[in-house]
Amino acid sequence: MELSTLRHSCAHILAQAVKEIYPEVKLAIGPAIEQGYYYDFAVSKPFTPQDLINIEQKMRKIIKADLPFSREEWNKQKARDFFSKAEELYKLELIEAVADQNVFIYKTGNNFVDLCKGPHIESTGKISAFKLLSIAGAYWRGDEHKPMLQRIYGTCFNSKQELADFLRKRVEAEKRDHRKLGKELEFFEMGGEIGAGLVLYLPKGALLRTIIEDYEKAEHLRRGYKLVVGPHILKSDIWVRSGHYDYYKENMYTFQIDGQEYALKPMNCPAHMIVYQHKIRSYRELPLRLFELGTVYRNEKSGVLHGLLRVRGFTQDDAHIFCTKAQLKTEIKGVIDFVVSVMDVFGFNDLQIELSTRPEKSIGTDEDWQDATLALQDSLKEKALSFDINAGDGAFYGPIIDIKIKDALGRAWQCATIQCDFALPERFGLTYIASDGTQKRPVMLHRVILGSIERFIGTLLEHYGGALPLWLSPVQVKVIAITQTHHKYAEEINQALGESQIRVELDLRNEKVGYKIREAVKQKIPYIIVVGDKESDQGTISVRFQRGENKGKIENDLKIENFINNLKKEILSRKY
RNA sequence: GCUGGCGUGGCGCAAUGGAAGCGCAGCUGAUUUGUAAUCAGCUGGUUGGAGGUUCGAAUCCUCUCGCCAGCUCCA
Repeated sequence: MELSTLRHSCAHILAQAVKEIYPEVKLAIGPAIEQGYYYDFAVSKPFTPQDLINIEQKMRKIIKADLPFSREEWNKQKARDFFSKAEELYKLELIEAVADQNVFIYKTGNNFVDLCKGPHIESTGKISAFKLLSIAGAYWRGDEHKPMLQRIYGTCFNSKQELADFLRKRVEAEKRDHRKLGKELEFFEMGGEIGAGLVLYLPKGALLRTIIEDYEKAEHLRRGYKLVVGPHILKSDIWVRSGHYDYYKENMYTFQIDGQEYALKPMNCPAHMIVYQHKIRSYRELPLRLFELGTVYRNEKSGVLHGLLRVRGFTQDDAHIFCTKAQLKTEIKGVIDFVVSVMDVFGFNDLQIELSTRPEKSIGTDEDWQDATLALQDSLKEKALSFDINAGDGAFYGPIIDIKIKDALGRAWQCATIQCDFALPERFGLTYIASDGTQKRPVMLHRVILGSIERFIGTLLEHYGGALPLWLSPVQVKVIAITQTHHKYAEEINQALGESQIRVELDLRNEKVGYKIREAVKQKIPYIIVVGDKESDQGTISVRFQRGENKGKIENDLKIENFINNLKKEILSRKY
């Protein structure tokens, strides 16, 4: 059975159950979605979790009754009459939105009638495994100016087993929640006293961030990027010039200094424009690739904030590439290669790519938009990468390639974007001297690889469930001494590791070994060394592995020098 | 921003109008321990903040800050 059909039918059963319990409720829409289905209702009093249980019971009865789904074609007038008598104003609005003269109606048994294209399953009895999941508000037709309805989310599957797997995966995802891990592993603190959408990195989180940033700086330098650093606040004049003041002001934090307006930067591009303008540029300098770990602040609506994944202050691994039109495609392909390579290093090899085209609110000429869109599209095609097109979803200054990564649980996360921009070089009057001595306008690419370091760290934590690869682990090795008599030897081991640049922690507390191991495991430390009589006598170590295939394995009689060499190899390989 | 739900020691939770409690963590002592929790004792909270109702407020009301599930919007 096609899942979407099954789910759509289940949504009808949900609506029928709600109508039977609460006849005064008005129906809106109820489609199948990726994870299940929902139905929107207009109600005077919002649903409660207890209501959900009652509705589920009623749904079970409807399913048990095995009512047939039947389809009828009505002319619009008949449908209008029927739904206006039933005072279903949302259905009336939907009827008017149908282009045809006739509309389709689905009946469940003899009672429940809904406007619907279908298809549906034969009868309600075909549903074997369903569950209602949650209640939330949702605007009618997704428009924030329209009334807010109450949405009930649910899911169903062809078998009880599949439903159980789905629910198990949800529990697993909850365990991997980066907000929970961030707290448990002492990586970061956010919101609360600090302020909504703002992150405070604790020592371990700050170390992880530093490792990522150092890696990125090195990779950018290696690929011919030049590092620049700009201030966090800039005069509003520059935002007026860039166009952000007109198109992005509601997201900007502005304030006065000495009677002049300044803004916390929401983007890094204008500063990079100034870097370009610093001197007369020659075609020999192009492509000029400017990179900055640029911290930006955006006034996001309070309701959209979500852990590290959506914040108000974040750092982008941002670069602006200035080049000639002829160089554009090569540069785009270079960035695509860069993204693929970096994502692979961090353990993400399933990419989902989208190309977003010109939105309604935009600057730049038709020709520029077409050239830019084609350059992005052709680059993807030449790299043999498949992608979807999001019509009208581009930035106001140009079309965009968005690259999402899929994590261990198959969830997609937005990270890299490549954005073509013919508009900003125009606004800032950027030029270069061409080989024939004439002044020409460069083209510009905005691009990020990880996107925001914050979001990427959140994604990493969820992908690995907090058990990061060795090279990224803030603490790589924990050394545990069994009793006081082994302290001296444990200290020697600790020192040897430290001198080899291994991030190591020593646990000499007066606790049982099991207790200390448990703590180290909970902290997701990759390697745990235990030393007691045997080790100190033989000059060896005992190592417990906490990563990959060897997870939980214990190796005895290892020489510390060999262990350190293996660690170094593993760190250099950046493998999991 | 909108709809709904929440906010109690560092963390996880209990107390629904009548004495703020439990577990973990922390501290002290005992124990000297071999791969996921040794035992005992002790400390720690103006219940997110401000105002109000009440003889009495963690609990009820108003405002505010923050968090969560979504909607809308995005790196």
